[in-house]
Amino acid sequence: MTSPRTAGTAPRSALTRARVLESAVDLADREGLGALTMRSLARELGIEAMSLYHHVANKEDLLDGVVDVVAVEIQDAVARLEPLADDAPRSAWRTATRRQILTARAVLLRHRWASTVLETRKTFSLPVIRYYDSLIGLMRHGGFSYDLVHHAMHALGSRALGFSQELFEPDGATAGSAGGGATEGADDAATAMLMQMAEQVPHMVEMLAAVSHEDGAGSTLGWCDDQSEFEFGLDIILDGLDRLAEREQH
Amino acid sequence: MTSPRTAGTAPRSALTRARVLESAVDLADREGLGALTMRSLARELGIEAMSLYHHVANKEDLLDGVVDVVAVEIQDAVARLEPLADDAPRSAWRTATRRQILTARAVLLRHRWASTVLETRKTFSLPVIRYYDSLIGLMRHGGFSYDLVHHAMHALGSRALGFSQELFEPDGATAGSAGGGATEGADDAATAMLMQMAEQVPHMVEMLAAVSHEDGAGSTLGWCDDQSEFEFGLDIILDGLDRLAEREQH
DNA sequence: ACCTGAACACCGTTCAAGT
DNA sequence: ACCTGAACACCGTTCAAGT
Repeated sequence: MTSPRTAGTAPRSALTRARVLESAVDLADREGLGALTMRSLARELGIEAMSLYHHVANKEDLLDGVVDVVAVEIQDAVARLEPLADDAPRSAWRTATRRQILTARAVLLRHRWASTVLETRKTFSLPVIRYYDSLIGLMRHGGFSYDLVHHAMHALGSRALGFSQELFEPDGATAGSAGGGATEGADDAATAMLMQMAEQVPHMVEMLAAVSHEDGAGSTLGWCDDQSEFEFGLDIILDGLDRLAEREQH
Repeated sequence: MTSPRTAGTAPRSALTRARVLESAVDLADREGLGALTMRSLARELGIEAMSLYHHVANKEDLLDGVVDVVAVEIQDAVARLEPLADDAPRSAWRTATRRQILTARAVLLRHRWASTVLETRKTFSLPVIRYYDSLIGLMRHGGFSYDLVHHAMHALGSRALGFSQELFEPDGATAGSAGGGATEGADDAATAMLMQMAEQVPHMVEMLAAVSHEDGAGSTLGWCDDQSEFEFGLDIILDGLDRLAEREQH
């Protein structure tokens, strides 16, 4: 004689903070960060918007929590890596660090909105700090002084977490799809603009010609933040740091 | 018998796109990016919000324009630098590049909101492209192949424009100041948190202790994106690039 | 205790109307 | 042509009320 909902033992869907955050991550994965509003998240969960405030303090807190979910995912992936043996040579810090960062990157590539949210957090998050802590540990293995570690973190910046700050990445779809068609045909306006101002920015035009020549088909105009470019920048920094660590050893 | 307003020759304040953008930059400088809304900007100019739409297509266009204003300011500052002589040695590219980037940084430090807006632009802007073009020119002087230039731009990322992606920068005031005082005393909660979890993140705690020990008074907990840290990261990358360019020369 | 509906103070933007 | 006021479709959030 219980209601159909409570027929089983579990109340079927006791709303918890964890469930709210999980659902928020899903929503952002599917429809982008712009689609993650208190109202749309509530609709997703089949409840009223105001009910969310029982599990998160406000939207800022929701975003904090959602970053934590991703950070935990990163930490889980990193924990699955083979740990650096205590008797490994000093130089092993470099490959281990490289691997950890690329592991974090792989997770962030599954949640493309996450880096944006990560940037705007102004408070420390335990899962993120633990990620950094393991990075610091690897550098200590590499013989880094704490001072050099500190500089290294600044030098890496967001690269420490697996993403780089790309100006002008070509992504496309962002906001709502409705709206009028007033400014249509602006797609390759950039290309046309570049051509017409060849004499204003000669080096840029030649570089783009040379680069797109070289790697043929897949190359779009503009900056292409693919894996190899990320690794190129990462390796330059790791090499530089390794040299400095070596110098610290006398 | 003209109205008092049109007594002189000039109509006193014909609203133009330039004036709108200028005022938007001022507003963002004074009160932050969050305070830059169509409505507040209109109030600033003493007009109605809807009148703005005669000079900018929409808010996105306003932000595009506001970035252009800053980019032009950067280009002006860069143009005032002593140009690289044609017969300067190959290695001169490095100091010239360094100087240009630090010049751009100085401008961005006067408009701290600008980097955030810059990141979110998805369309090329002529003033920004011209800035990049001059950077490319310097690298070409350094003997870079266009391919290496392309990699270099990726490696520099936002550093090319003078800012670095700092996770967790300590800034403070962001949103509105009113509101209730529910969660007071959360200021140094981060410090307390770090202390209590010393065994969870041992390297982090030790690093912070070592670093704050060293530079005494001015150091706040966390990451301190000051000028020297920026230059540290920049120099590592420039050194790495120079080595690669040297190698390309055989 | 958890959830709700109505309401408030904001957004960006459309539209028909003024001069 | 330029500017306006009212209105629309959204936000995040407060508050008093339901169970």
